Amino acid sequence: MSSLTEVAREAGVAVSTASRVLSGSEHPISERTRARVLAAAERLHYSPSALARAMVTSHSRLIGVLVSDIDNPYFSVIARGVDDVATKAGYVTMLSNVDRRTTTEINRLQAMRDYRAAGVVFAGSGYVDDPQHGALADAVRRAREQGVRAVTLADRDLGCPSLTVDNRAVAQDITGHLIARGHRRVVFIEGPTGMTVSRHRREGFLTAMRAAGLETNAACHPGGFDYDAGHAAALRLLARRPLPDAVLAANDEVAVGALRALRQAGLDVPRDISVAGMDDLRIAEFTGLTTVSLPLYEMGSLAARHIIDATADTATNTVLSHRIAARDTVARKQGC
Amino acid sequence: MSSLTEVAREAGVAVSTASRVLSGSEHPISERTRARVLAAAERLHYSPSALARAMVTSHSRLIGVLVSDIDNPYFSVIARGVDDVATKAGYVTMLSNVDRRTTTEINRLQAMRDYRAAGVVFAGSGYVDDPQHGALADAVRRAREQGVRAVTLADRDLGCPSLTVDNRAVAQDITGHLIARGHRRVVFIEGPTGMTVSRHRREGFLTAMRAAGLETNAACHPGGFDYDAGHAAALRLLARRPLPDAVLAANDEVAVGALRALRQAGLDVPRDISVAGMDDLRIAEFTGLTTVSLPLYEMGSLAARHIIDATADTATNTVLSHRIAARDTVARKQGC
DNA sequence: TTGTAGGCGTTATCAC
DNA sequence: GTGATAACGCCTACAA
Repeated sequence: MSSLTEVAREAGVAVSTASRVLSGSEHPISERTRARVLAAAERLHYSPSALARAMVTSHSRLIGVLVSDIDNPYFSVIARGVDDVATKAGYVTMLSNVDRRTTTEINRLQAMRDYRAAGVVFAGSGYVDDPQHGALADAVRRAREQGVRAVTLADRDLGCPSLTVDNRAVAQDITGHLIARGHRRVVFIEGPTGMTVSRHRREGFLTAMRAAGLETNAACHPGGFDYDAGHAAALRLLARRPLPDAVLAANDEVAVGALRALRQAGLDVPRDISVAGMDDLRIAEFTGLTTVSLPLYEMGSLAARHIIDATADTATNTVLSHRIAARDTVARKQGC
Repeated sequence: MSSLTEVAREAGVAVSTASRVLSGSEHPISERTRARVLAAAERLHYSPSALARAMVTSHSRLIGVLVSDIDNPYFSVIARGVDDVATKAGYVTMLSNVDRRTTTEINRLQAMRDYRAAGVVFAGSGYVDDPQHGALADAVRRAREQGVRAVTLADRDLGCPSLTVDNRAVAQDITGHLIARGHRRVVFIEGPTGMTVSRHRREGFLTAMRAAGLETNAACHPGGFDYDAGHAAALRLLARRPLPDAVLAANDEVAVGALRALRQAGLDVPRDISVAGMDDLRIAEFTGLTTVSLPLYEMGSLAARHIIDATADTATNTVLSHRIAARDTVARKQGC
């Protein structure tokens, strides 16, 4: 309620003076006036309007993050990474769920641009041949022209810096891990159709299989990114003989769904069959799932840092490294 | 970059006219002028400054949510609930993690107040005898005096409306569920010491036990709210004989930790021992955990709705209902 | 139906 | 050291 003007009046000084002490300016101020202003502000429960401040300085200290669904642990770690550095730097995080819809993504980006966000982090993956991709890229370009920095955490060609992992390599490495442990009939439960990340992980899987001279016919099975998809896919797998040696799932949640279906069917994982995932979310730890650890928290925090430390905003593409997290769901076959 | 002024100039009209068409005002405007303004705005990639708009209308359309940790599924569902109604109403969600620190909570509330948030949702629980409680309550009072609506989703006496579940009843009901199924030696793995919610759940557990005339000496065991706490507590339980009939954990994650420790020790859950949790997060579904379902999403969405539909802001305390989610980790003993 | 002008709460630029 | 004052971008009487 109370503005700088009132604080100034209460302290018996000019607004400019009050502003100087309250905004922590370098300008020299006598100790006496400073104390007086501080006291007045305290007395009036003064809360500086970040809105007004943002307008005049053209620095909103707002940072946006666009996630598919914050209730998905993959994204909540990223959001946590963003918010930690944002808060430390005196920024506030704006969050929006876009449910993997590009048009929603455009709308929310627009909303954040209206608030003059210092930058926006695109956490989600894109789609192959997305008809809306051009519109999004345009929106990003315009936002950037206006001073909104953008960072994407997935391979999606938005014309802005990216901070990603190499999902092909991720899948290839974990597949190699399986193969190195003697598994030959390895099947892959794919991610949602059309998503770039699904495509990449599938390619990585196939590359590793072929490199090992393994059969890939009928090795890929439709799935999704959630528990039910993994459960259902495993059930379908169970209906056919021979059973594969190992199941690689498109992500951890799918792997856990498959794991449960397999175990409910009376199989011993990993003795009878091995299971692996990708992402390394907490659920993987809980279940002892062998998976690939991704630097999700770092992706979030680095993205925020890029936005805040307004260094060169050239469209650099940084690829972060991953590592296998070997746990209990993958067996080592005899002689391997 | 381009302001209303420029759009007006480009369209050859006055700013007020441009404002009227662009802000969707009721004011009558000729179709011709409207089209012209719209075209100009489009051409200039105009993005209305939500900051300026907020200043003059004193409606920021910003809604804040304070969570302990967004990477904790309990809070991410709540945040999802808040954001869904916020977005639908044309608001933007601000998020802050406070790591259960009251002073941080005060700081973040302050930050949101600086941005003139329409309201702030306090998602986390408080502490018993928290020395900072008074300071927080004061901060909330001042924020409210300034027009920031506040809603708490836990029992914490902040002088603002609350939207809670009855955690005593939650624990009492699930304990009753265990007892009704013939379990007599039931132990409770407590939540973090000092948290109000831990205290309430413990009380509910004890009430149910005593009501059934069951022994409660040494029935409560220190724990926490995470997987490791549950795992460790179960290990300690395992070291003593006789083993309890059932283990009730302070929340789902603890239950899952205990579940795993028990199974790793070779016990069959629920044949040898039963396990139950509280919250009903997705992990409970995945593991088939018997637990208590809480309306977390609703708490978030209702809180947001309360803030947005600026109806009477009286400090009403609404208690939402919970229900037992019986799944696979609780056995029914002979004759029950 | 359109235009003019005042003000929202700050910071920044100049004087004093 | 301190104080006027002009922006920032927008909405909203009020006037025409």
